[in-house]
Amino acid sequence: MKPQSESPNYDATIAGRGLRMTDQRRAVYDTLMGQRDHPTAVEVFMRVKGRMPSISLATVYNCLETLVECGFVRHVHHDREPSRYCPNLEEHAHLFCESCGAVTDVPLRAERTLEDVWEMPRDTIVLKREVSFRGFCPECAARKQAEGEGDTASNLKQ
Amino acid sequence: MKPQSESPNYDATIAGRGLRMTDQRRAVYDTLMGQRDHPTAVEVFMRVKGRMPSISLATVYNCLETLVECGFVRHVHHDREPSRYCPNLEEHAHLFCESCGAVTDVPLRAERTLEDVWEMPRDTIVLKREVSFRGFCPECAARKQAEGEGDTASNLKQ
DNA sequence: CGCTTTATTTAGAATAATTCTTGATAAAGG
DNA sequence: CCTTTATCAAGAATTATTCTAAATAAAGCG
Repeated sequence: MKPQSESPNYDATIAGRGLRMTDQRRAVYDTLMGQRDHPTAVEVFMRVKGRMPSISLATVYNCLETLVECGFVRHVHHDREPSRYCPNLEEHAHLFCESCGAVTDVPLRAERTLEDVWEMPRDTIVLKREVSFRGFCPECAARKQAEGEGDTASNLKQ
Repeated sequence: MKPQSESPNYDATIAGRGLRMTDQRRAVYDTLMGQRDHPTAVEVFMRVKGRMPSISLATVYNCLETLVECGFVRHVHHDREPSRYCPNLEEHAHLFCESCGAVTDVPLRAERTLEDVWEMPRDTIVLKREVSFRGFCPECAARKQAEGEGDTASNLKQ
């Protein structure tokens, strides 16, 4: 019943760096894959403790750092809130809901690049991009709409 | 010689919130306008101390927060590095140079919106956007190019 | 198989940016 | 003036994260 690791070829990748896919790293990775809701390090810690009670928070931080360096998960930031972690490796942005706190993946449109919209100064070299939105997720936006029935729509965007 | 405040109509805006454009707030704002290089709070503190030696770091933090809330300056983030502050109110992204640490404004192309590139789930409400790039600013990219003469171009993007 | 090396884990201490607290100061409004 | 409310300043507190050091474990090798 308990599924084995969902990291098929990752052992080879990590070994290529002289590192090992330890039980702790696998547990952290599987935890991220099992509930892909962009948890913080502390949330990962609490979840992974369920299957590995002896793991420490420092180890969770270490494992997350290693997984990020190996490119297996993304480190996600919003303002100066605690970091979150995301195993979706497709290029995408994040929407942080002000109401429920959920983080939603926002896909890049097919065939589009950021350079279509942002005028990068010539000669610039871009290595990493991070796009984040703050607002209301579809569920909360709909709920607010319902609650505000009778009011003008304008106060939603206020 | 010493220029007066560069915040013409801001006194009215801030007063509308029951707040006051105090000497400290004006000094912090003028400091940001005087050297628009995205300083951290501590950098603002050191600069503003030149003209107002008695100001405290806590006050600089308070002033920056107020200026951000009033919409006079933008709070800029990158990963979990210390916050930076930007008085450019046009919609723009930021490029953080890995080599020299400079932060460069990247303008939005005319007539473009983020929705051209990101497929926002329907019903989403977006209140705030933040786009940040990490890489090399034009100067550092050029310098690296010169240094790496003879090598293939590929190691630049590596 | 033992031995050595190197990576990893862990607990707790340390760090650093930011926020909070409290008392003093000062401007505003009647 | 006098009261109210906003602001400032100094330092304490908070908090996410990183660092340290000792213990553990896996890998490589003779």
